[in-house]
Amino acid sequence: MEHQSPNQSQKEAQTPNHYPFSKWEQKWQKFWKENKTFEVTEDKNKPKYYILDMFPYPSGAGLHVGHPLGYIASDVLARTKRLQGYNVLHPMGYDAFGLPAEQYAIQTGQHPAITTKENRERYRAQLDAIGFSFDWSREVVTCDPEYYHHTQSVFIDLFESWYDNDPKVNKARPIVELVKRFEAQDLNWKNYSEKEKSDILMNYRLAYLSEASVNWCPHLGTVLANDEIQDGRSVRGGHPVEQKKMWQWHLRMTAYAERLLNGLTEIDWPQAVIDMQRNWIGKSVGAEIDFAIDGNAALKLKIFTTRPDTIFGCTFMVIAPEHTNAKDLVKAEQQKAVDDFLLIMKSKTERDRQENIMAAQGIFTGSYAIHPFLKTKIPIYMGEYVLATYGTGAIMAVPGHDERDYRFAKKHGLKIVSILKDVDVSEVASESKEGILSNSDFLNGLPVSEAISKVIAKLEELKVGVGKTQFRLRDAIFGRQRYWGEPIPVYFENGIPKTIPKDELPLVLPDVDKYLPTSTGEPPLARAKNWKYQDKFPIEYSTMPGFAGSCAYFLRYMDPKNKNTLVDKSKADYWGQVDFYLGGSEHATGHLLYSRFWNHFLFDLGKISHREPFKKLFNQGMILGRSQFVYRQVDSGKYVSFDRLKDFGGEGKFTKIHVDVKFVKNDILDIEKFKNWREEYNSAEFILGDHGQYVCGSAIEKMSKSFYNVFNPDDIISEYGADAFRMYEMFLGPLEQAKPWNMNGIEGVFRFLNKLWRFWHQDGELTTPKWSSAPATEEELKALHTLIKKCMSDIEILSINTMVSSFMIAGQELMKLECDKKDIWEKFLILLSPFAPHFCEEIWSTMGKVGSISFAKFPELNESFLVSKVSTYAISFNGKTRFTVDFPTEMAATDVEAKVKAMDQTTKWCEGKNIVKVIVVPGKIVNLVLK
RNA sequence: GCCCGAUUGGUGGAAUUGGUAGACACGCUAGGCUUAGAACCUAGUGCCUAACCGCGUGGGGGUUCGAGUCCCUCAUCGGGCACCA
Repeated sequence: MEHQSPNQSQKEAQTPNHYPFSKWEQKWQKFWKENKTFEVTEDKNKPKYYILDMFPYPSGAGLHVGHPLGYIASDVLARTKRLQGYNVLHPMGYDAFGLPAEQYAIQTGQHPAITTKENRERYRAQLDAIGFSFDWSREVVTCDPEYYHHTQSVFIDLFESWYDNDPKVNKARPIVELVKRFEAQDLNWKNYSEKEKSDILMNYRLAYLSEASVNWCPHLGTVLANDEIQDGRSVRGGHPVEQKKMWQWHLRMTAYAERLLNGLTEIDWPQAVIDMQRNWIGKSVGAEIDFAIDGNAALKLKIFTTRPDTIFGCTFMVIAPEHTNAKDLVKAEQQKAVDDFLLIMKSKTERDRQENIMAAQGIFTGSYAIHPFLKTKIPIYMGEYVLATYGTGAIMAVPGHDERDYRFAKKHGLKIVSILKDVDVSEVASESKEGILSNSDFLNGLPVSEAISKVIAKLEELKVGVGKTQFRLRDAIFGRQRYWGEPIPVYFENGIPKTIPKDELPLVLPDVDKYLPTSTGEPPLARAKNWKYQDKFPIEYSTMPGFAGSCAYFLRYMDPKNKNTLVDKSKADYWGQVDFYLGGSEHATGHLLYSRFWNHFLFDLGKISHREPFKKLFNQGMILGRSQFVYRQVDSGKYVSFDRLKDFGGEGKFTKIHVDVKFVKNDILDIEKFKNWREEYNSAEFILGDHGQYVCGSAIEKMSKSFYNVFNPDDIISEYGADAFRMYEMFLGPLEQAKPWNMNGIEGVFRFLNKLWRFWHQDGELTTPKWSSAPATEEELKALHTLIKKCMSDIEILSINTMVSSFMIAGQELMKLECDKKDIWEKFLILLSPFAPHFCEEIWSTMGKVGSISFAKFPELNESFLVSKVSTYAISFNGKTRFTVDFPTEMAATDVEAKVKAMDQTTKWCEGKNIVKVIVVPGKIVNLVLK
């Protein structure tokens, strides 16, 4: 695609055929900056509206056309809300800690702070060129000590808090209150050593240190959270991940599982994201049951099940290989077999285990459990398919009614019984929750749901089990062995972790000579010299993970300069929840869950007044790139046109090479440009296609520098202007849909803006038209009001691609009518200004208005207008439209019916048949059903 | 395997509660203006037809006076989860 039209400057020198967009853009961007047009303060006299974009990570590649998509949409909404009289908070900042800057630092020695700053400046210039209405005075940068001061402070708050599960309280409380409780209840408490006390409290703190099996990525040299891993590999970089036991900082997110789940019902989010979060939290209701062990009265095997009703179908037990009591359960005669089995398990990576689901690997331990009701002996197995990290790490296996248990039973020759009446399990397990129980002692004859509650009651009565809710959600691992992150404000005194006093924050990230881990495997921060406390105490060298900085940034925007606290309560109260949050769905279970958790916690502390941070969420779709390929024959090194590959043995005989999309137009390669691209292509030989041209292959892929399919907003803006770019991005398709970028349609919106401009300009200069004092005609009003109705109904749901169409329809209609009513055009421009702000400001100012488009409230824009005084009804006869007729819009359906029946035309069409039924759709259609 | 979401002209995509399918834009065709091109203007453009008729929203079935829209079913594509007891 060509970005430069070769004789553009020449064109402009003669009669310009497009409006001088760059001049206007510079003028108005300067105006907005100098007048601080978009800076806001709390104003009790106006309703507030908080519209937030997910802030970007400032990467070295700069912005491509996909990045601003959501920002343009939110900017349109923000500008519209201002027009409607709202006090709009629309901030922007940078999520500036992260792995790419650190990797770059490792390679080049360049301090990540420097590269990050350069990247931010580039982003800022690109964003400014698009004409956004951000309040940059509120910019938040996560790697700025002024900001991470408060991230660290919240961490300390988490450390100093515990979660009170008492149903009457059900919130986080200061840990000192728990200490008081222990002092009162446990007479031994004051005799414990300080270390013992610390260890006990560690089990309650919301930020805690514990040894846990973590996802360790050897290549990155750090642990990763579950949402940072996909298919056993790191999301960033795709390196293998293994399980490793390590001491790590965690956040006790599980304490909030129930609240995070319930909160989902009170927010307006896409169903897909709600489903993902619900699934991620993974609530299961069931029972925990203690099974006695045959010949070992001291030991109990605790299991969790969601189907306690199937207890009479339990024919064996399975424990995870890593189960805490595994050693006690393995009998001497089975020891060798179990050891062999464990050896095989250990050699397997997480990935191998996942790929091996169907194998049903396992081994008998030699021990037996006692059935709590039947008192029969049940063999205990160790099985690969039972996870140590979920529930109790042990299950009661009911092969008749669970597929996995069934598979295991078949493989190991174990008994399979059905406990549902008339259900045959000889071929396959039945997981149905419908049915009547049989073979089940006191549960016989009950439907499943009743049996569940009855058996739980019985278990509780016998004190061998309790009803229990289990969550899939895990606590978040909060330490990373990396440099470029927030330091965790902790040091160790006599082995006891202590937080750095809040008045000494921020704990500033120190400089280091290298950004790699030390030779002894300690995190890079261990290289720091003369860091705070470092000379006196061992200090925490892990930093916080990438998601830490984004957990509360939206609160900071409300009060970005506050030195004392994250956000002042009165400001948090004024701005309240984020009314509209726009961003990609890739954060569905990461950032959006972590930040909800922080928000609930800060609510518990009384620092903010809303549990849920984001009232409405919208996921914009990704803009994809269309990559182009050339095909190099493996044997000869010749480049063969895509349409002739089959003549040379098909794609398999070729190396597919990404070629810069700038060299390709309509899939035809510009051979000269390609040859000049790189030295290795200088002497390339080509075998051309049927039309004597080299045809390239193509594929829709993520837009990426390495695929050479990137379109840069700067290039597009220099050719078509920011307003056409903005409108076109919105016009491209539904905002939530992923779509490939193409330049095919941008001419359309660009032409439209130029037509509007031409309507006003004479001899190259904008002139104030001679306004007519006559009242607007019905046609003019209809064109405007149709537009108003469309804008007001679609803006709230960001159905904005069709809004662009509506502007074109209304604008062209008004031009066709040669509308000379100032009032009509003013309203038209106000409505268009969120999409094309520079253009509208300029026209507006030449219409005798001073300065920027007035953001005063235009109440008429909020009223619902009658689109027209008459509605055209289509009169249809057994489903087919026969003729149309106009009735007043307000006319009641029954009156319409009567009129239609009485019409001459109707009797003509009915041809003497009886009217059985008349269906009136107000304003649209009258359907006559005849017999 | 489970849970979501999609499927409409040559292309991107429009179509409140079921109510004239294909808005708007691109592209294409013809004409105008130009020495020529660019730009601009006018008209046409779902498919099949010379035209009328007919057929048309992934396939099949259903409900309805009426279905892109609701129900059942199948197919294809995309996203998420995945031994979670």
